[in-house]
Amino acid sequence: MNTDTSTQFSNSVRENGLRMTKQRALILDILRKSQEHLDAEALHDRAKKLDPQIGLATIYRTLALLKNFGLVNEYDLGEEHGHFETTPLTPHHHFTCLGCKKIIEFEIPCIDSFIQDLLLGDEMIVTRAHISFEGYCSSCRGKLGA
Amino acid sequence: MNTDTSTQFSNSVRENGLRMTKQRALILDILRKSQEHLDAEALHDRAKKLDPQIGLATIYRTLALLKNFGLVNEYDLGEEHGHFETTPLTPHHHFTCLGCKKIIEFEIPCIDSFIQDLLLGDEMIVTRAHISFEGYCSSCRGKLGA
DNA sequence: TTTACTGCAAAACATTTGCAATGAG
DNA sequence: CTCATTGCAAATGTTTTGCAGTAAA
Repeated sequence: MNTDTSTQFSNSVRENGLRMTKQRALILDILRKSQEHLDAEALHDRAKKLDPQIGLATIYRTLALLKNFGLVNEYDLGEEHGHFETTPLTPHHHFTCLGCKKIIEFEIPCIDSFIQDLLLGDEMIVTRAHISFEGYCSSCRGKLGA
Repeated sequence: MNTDTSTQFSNSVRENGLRMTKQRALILDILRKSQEHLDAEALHDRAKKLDPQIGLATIYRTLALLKNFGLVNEYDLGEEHGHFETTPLTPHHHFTCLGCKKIIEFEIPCIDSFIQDLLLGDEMIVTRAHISFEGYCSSCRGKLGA
């Protein structure tokens, strides 16, 4: 089990002739420890607390790298800009409440076979599914009077 | 049936104390006649052929208006910026081929009840579902050797 | 030592906004 | 006439890039 994301990253990085820097380690660490869906700016703010010199460009460059290695995923939540989280062990999708902006994660059982069935007949390969919902959570729904 | 989108739009616009301008008519007309998924820039290019003075800001403002009226939909296709199409009679979703960039539309039968089932137990209201796929179409898949 | 990586500032984009002029009703 | 709408240009907000200096390996 013990899939240490940092070690995994260090190895991947070195195998590709890249370098493990303190900035990269820091960014991955923040992402791993956070349960939230951070955007680049929020990540930068947190990173600056531990390394005041770190630049926003480094955040973006590292995020792109982590995405390529499949260690983080970027989500389009609602209409906004990109949010990131480390690749979850159990894939899930996101529901954004338009009232309180809370993000609720949920699993879609058998999503892969569902997608397979959909495209049966068409001979495409699906490498990625973007699935997210917007609406109102139970408490905001109450406030709207439903 | 004959749901003339332009007439429908004219009426909606006037009912709300807004005005029907030649720019708005032109933009909706281009969108209706196009089977593609245009972005604001592409729409602007086409509009300029018929009205060289039309500004990009007008495209954005009109697109926002049409979205509010539910006459056009905006899609996040892959990682890129917004693409638009007039609201289809039969709802569908999009598959973007990473090889040739072609967009393939397909229906998901019973999508609403599928979403209902997913959230059963959680008491949320889903007002919008973002669902799109990326991958390789049958011909690009061939080129990759699969 | 080598050269990948960083910080910074500037550039690149997509989209929005302020404002005086225009035109639909 | 009124004031919603437009075109333009400037402003915004996010992400990318060029480059000289820094630091992993």
